[in-house]
Amino acid sequence: MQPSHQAMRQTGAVSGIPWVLHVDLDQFIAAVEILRRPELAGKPIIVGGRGDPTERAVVSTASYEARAFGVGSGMPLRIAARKVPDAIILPVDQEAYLAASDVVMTTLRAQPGATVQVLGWDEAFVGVETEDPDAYARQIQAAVLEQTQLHCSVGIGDTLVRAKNATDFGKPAGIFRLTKENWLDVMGEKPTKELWGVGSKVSQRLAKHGITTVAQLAATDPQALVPEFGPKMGPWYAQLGRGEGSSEVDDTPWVARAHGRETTFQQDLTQTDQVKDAIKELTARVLEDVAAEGRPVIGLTLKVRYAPFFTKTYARKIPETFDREEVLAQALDLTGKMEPDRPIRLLGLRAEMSMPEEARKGHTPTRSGW
DNA sequence: TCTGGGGTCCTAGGACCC
DNA sequence: TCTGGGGTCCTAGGACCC
Repeated sequence: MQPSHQAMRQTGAVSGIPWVLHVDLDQFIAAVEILRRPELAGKPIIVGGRGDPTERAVVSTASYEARAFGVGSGMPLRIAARKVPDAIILPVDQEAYLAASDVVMTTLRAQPGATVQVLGWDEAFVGVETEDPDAYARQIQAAVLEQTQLHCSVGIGDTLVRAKNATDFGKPAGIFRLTKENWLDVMGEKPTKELWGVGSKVSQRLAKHGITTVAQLAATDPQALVPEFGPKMGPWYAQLGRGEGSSEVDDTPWVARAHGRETTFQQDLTQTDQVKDAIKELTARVLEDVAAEGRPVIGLTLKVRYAPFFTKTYARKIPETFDREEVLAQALDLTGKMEPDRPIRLLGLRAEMSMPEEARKGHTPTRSGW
């Protein structure tokens, strides 16, 4: 159990107060592109897909100038291009972003007393014991800027969720603090969807019960949400409304549970042979990633998006195997469950890997550890 | 307006066992 | 003949995150 911050403050502990900082790079992908091409600074930049707005693809990141036109992550590239006629549209270059990300994370780990939990390319939690978290945050911003020329915002909190939510109020390039003391003042009137882990579906289901704001969720009896959301998620949403939960930043190395590959076809597939070829291709790519892990495959999931937008998954446990031909045979066999004579827009294949017992406690980048 | 690609975790329901 | 109660495993589907 982590120590209670509140208790430490009340007992007058003056040093070593644990804080959670959430570091988030500003318009990360667009910023990396601008570093390579400084003449793009100040222009509306949209990064997505192969940089061709006539293709099926979505926006990875838009610069602040493009966001002013209403463009955001996840938006179809075609729509984004229509909204911003003068946009500079660039292809996604994962390697460049990963390289920049590595420098950022190395910089964070080099901070004195820092425990770093990576959440994605462009964000991380930093746990630290300090009397002046604002000064520590400014130090992080200066170090990241010096090492990468990239700006970041920092949220400071007494729990992971409060730190995470605080960051938004600091953007861009600022610092904001959310604790038990000001959580409801700042967040209380916001819609529940603003919470990390509450999306549009859950916020709609909460609204059915008359819960639309964070304050209303915070005031809800956790048990009252069990019939709607189940024994685990129900109480957890109530806790989220109060901003409570874990304060522990966990730097245990992450161990992947599975690897998957997906492809969206520019033209829908209609022939069985096309499907079989696509499965072979996907299996080969998935197995490349799995081979790097050195663990056997124990399950397969085939994801099929039938045109226009109807998704089904077909899953199967398989006897532990390292054998590529065996995995391919199992994957092809799964296609037998697919619906015949429907055009296919997307195929995905995911291979689940066995978990070494000692790695099982390795944290996951998103949901666990709260 | 039309929806990528990489992940994780939770829940419901059925099968099966004692 | 009709059927408890607890448990585990598997599959399908849903939701969320970056």
